[in-house]
Order: sequence, then C-alpha cells, then structure tokens
Amino acid sequence: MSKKQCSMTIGVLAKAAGMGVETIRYYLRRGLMAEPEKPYGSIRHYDEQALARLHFIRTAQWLGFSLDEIGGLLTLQDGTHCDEARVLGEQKLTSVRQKISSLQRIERALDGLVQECCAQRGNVECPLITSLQDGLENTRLLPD
Amino acid sequence: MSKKQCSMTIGVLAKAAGMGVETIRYYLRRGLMAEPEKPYGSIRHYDEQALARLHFIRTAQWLGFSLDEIGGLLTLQDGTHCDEARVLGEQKLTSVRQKISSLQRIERALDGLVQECCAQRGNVECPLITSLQDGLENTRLLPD
DNA sequence: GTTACTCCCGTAGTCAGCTACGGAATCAAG
DNA sequence: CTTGATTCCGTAGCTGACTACGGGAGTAAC
Repeated sequence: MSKKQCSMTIGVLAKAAGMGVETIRYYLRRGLMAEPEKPYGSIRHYDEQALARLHFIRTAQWLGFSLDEIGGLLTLQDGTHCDEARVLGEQKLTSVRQKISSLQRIERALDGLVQECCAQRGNVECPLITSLQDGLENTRLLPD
Repeated sequence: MSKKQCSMTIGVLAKAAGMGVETIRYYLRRGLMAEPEKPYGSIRHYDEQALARLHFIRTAQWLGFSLDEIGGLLTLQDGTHCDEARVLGEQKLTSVRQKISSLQRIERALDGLVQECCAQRGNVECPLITSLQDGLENTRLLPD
C-alpha cells in the first residue's frame, strides 16, 4: 500500500491528501510542516512522512483542535510527553461535551417550536416567530 | 415590567440588550433593524420593539441561524408564513442533529484516546499522538 | 524547441460577525 | 456657556483557515 521511497511534488501530495496545494503551502508557512529538502533545483519533494503529517492535521482538526493547538500537539510528537498530550485531549473532550449539551438544549428548543408550528397550522400567529420575539422564555431553554 | 412609551438612545438600548453599540449599528447597516425615526436633531431613538428585535436576533443566533437566515425569518414576521417558518426550523433542526451526532463521534474518539493515554502511562509511545498520526483507523470513527 | 503544465514566492482577498477609530455634531448637567 | 459624555458616519481592522492571483522559473512530453 505505502511505497517506501515515495517522492512527491506538492501537487501530487495535495491529491494524495485530498486537499489543495495552497492549503499545504499555508501549513508550511504556519510552521506545521517542516520545509522539505529540494533535491533538484528549487522544487520541493515530499515523502510519506509529510503525508502522515497532513493526516495528523486533518484528524486533529476533525477532533476540534485549532491549527495553533495542533502545532502544540506536534511538539509532543516524540512520544515522551504522553501526560501533556492527555491533558490537551481531556480539555478538548470537556469542550466537546459542553458543545454537545448546548446543542442538545438547542435541539429541544427548536423541536418544541417546530411541533407547535405543526399543531397550530392555520393559525394567524406563528408560534415559532412569536417565541423568538418573546425570547423563548416559556421554553426554559434560554441561552447561557 | 415593560414601559409603553420607552424611548432610548443607542447606548441605553445596547445596555438593555446586553450588547455593544457598534453591534446594533452593524445590524442597522445589515438591514436587520428598521431605521428608527430621529425625533430630535439627528439622534436616533429606539423603543421596546427595537429591543424585542434584538432579543429575536440573539435567540435565533443561539439556535444556530446566521444573520442572513435571521433576515429571512424576519420577513415572515407578520405571522402569515407559519409554514415557511416551520420549514426553516425543521432544516435547522436537521443540521443541529447532524452536528450533535458528529460531535458525539468525536467525543467517543477523544474519550478512547484519553483512556488509552491513562492506561499506558509510562510507555514511551503516546497512543493519542500515534493515533493521530495513523489517522484514527483503529477507532472506526473516522471523519466524514 | 515549443508548448503546456506545474512549481515558486509574496501578497491580497474571502467569509461572518463583529470591533475599533477618528473627527464632527449634539445633548445634558452644572 | 462650558465641559464631558454620547451619538453620528464612514471606513478599516480583527479572527481563523483558507483561497486566489500574478509573474517568473522549472520540467515533461512531443
């Protein structure tokens, strides 16, 4: 599956990682990727490690880490900072759980509004709109 | 609770709504609030309706509507477009539910990684970091 | 050797939703 | 009538993560 002596230009790497060339160049500028050597002329060549790094970034992004935080994670990469990595993971987990419960409250509120709309069909007053105007007081699901 | 003949300057309104003056001026520019009359000189005066509008905006924002979408909701405000409002609510509800389930997958993935970190304490390899490098394949919770 | 593609680099633009700045006008209090 | 706060308006800046553009250089295929 993975070739050992794999040397890619930025365009090939971008295709392999499923992202744009400019994105990779942006990560280089941000310092998220090491500048690779330029074996021939002035054109950079990337290897499997570079591709792995892009996977790392994309996965961490999906987990909710910002590019700055990902930069932090990458400094822990030698494997000797497991505790620090765990702490970052726990913090992110906490914030993810907060987002979930917040969204669940939103879900309940929206669901209630839509139900009311369905029930009151034909009425002059739209309960969804009037609830927004009245600030959702009766739902007891107010914003934080 | 609510005074009938309430006339506020933008600063008072901002304080009442708990937001900044510049934010309200921004909403005016975006067309989310009607330009109020300027009874004396060139200074705008706002009433209870303006405050209600700000509540509307903030609540709808909390529910996940963008300012553009809120502009759309506001055109339905006369109460005769209950069906359209319900459709918008249902769409938003769907996207909120998608976000929730996506975040729940993230939660499971992160939780797994943190657990592994705790278990493997003292190990040279940090399982959180290596999982990110390997793309989370073993967790079967990959990004969409 | 010519054409067509890709690469390099730096800079600037995009999106949403604000937030800040500067200078003039106006208002309320003393 | 002065002082100081507030308002007006237009414009510009901010954040995060890209995305695009322009012009020059290198590279690959025919």
